[in-house]
Amino acid sequence: MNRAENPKSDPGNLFPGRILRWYASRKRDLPWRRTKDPYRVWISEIMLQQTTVGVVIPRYHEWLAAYPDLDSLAKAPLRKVLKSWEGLGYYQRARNLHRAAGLIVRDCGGRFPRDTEGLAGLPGFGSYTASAVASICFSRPVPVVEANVRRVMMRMLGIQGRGGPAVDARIRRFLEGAISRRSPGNFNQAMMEWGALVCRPKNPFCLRCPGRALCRAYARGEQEVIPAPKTLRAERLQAVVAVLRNGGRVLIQKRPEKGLLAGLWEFPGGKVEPGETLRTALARELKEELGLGLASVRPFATVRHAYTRYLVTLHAFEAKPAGGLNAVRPGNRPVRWVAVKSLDRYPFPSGSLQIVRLLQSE
DNA sequence: AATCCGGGGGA
DNA sequence: TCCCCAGGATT
Repeated sequence: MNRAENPKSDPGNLFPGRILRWYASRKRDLPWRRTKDPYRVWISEIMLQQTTVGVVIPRYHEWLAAYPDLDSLAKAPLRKVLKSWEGLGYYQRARNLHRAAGLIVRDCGGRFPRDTEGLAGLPGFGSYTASAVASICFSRPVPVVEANVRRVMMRMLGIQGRGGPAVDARIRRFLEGAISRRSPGNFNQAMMEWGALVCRPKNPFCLRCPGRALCRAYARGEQEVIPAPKTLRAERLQAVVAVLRNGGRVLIQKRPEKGLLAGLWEFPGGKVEPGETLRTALARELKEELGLGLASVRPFATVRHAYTRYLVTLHAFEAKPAGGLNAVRPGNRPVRWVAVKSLDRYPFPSGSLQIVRLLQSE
């Protein structure tokens, strides 16, 4: 084992001493760092999954205003919880928050489990979140491995490639020997802050890095190519949706409870197949979903938004069905006529939300 | 180990 | 336009 892989022989006392001191002087003042309340820390950890700090900060405050404690979250209806999550993506996170809150209230007397194993049994608590809450709130000496820590340690240890479960396990073993016993929560946050502020994905600040002297990637000039970039390209696709009006109301339908954007609401429509025009695609979707023939269409708006690996151009049309509105024959999915003003009560994916906003600004 | 699951912001 | 983000669950 080379020197950098053995935290016991760490000549400059980089782990944990220098990292903790670096953190104490350079850390950002983030709202969730002002508390050890497991409820608040938990909310922040879930929101921060695959979501940037700048996006989370306002949403964190709004969430705590709506659900100040575990009990208020557990008692809230799921639709309201999903509405509160609107725009954050990965909506399973909101469902798991709601479920876990109910479980903690019901099975744990409203107290969070205080160790990693107990926490890991709750929905939405994976290895990262369980260790984060256990270390930050309950001072358990368990390291976390997420995107920042993975990048920092792959560079420090000179591990090439994209990383994966095996690399994470190796990093975790290293950090189990390096973590501060006295302030494991601060140590974990220090590692993440190191990755966020200094050991950034692109243009890392190597010259001001506390670990430069021990960094194998820096020694080899490989800091820009570790970790290796993912090579997944976004696929473009076109979609059409119909705004069906009935007086002041419009028709929306609920997506299935599983899969993409589960349980959210949207306007009827769907993907444009190869060879179709927008109009023929809309006619086909309205026939499939609502049993409607299409009498006339008028362009309403075009918006773009990103799905997981799709970049969608969403064409909305104001549509009049053949046979009038009484001809609507819904399929399996719940359908509602909702006053434009009341669309605020329903959770929509971001693309559909843009259409909602345009309707409400008319 | 590979995929699915969103959306926003920065470069 | 492309890349990445305080991951979890499923297969």
